[in-house]
Amino acid sequence: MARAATTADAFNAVAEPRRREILDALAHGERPVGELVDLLGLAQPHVSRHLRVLREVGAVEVRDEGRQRVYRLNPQALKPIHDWVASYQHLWKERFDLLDDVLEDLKDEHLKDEDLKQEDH
Amino acid sequence: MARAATTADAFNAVAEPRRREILDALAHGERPVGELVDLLGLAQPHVSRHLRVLREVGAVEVRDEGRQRVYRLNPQALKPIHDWVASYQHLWKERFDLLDDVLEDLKDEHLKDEDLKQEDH
DNA sequence: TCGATTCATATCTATATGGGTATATAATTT
DNA sequence: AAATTATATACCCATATAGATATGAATCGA
Repeated sequence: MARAATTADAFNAVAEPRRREILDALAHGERPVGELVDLLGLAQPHVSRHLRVLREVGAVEVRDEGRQRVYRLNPQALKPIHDWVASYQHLWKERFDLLDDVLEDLKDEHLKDEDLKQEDH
Repeated sequence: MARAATTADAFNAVAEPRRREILDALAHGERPVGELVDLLGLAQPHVSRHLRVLREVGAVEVRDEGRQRVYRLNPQALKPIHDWVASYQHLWKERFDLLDDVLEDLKDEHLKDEDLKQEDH
């Protein structure tokens, strides 16, 4: 048997760095394919294929807008990855560092929310 | 170009479900190959190959003990994955749920630590 | 209506995979 | 030393990839 399909689940889809770049780009807001092509510096067919993989695992969704296809992130699809790796987090953190980091995370979340409030789209 | 090697980074190594099972098994303590073979129900050569991939990305380490090779987890190798998905966490969580989950996580960590204290190896 | 723009799909190629099986290597026991 | 145990590696195979390129489909502007 060969390797599992990239569309098998989010783990496989996200193993490709280019697809993580796409998700990172969409984290700041939805974008049409052309913008992603410019951002990644990849050929348009490649971006479309990566988007297809991400769509099949539910990591992105599309919307037709004229002749453009506007992609947006669906972050829930990444939750299984987070849940799995989070169970290891305590193993690389000391007990007391953990509390510190949690508090720092909370602060970060707070700052991110502030950013979002100031964002235009 | 073909898909990136499974040994390219932790993302690719961990995309294979069997290798996640191995890591999950090692999370409870180090184990010789034979035990992993029994646990996974895979042929021994396959387990050895999966372990090789995990070793090449630094996710596990080995120790010789007589004619056995005892593998142990190196959780730090998973940190890049955690760091990446964690930046998306706030996108699928509501503000107030977040605090709840963090507190629950802390409780879970506490329970896990209790378990570890009672473990023999 | 025709050309231009935006995106998706089809086809080709080289490559690495995971499973199966056989064998090599190393340590232990008899 | 020979047999046994524990693990790693070598080889074969079918498959799916990512990139390259060409083309198809849909929408818009003139």
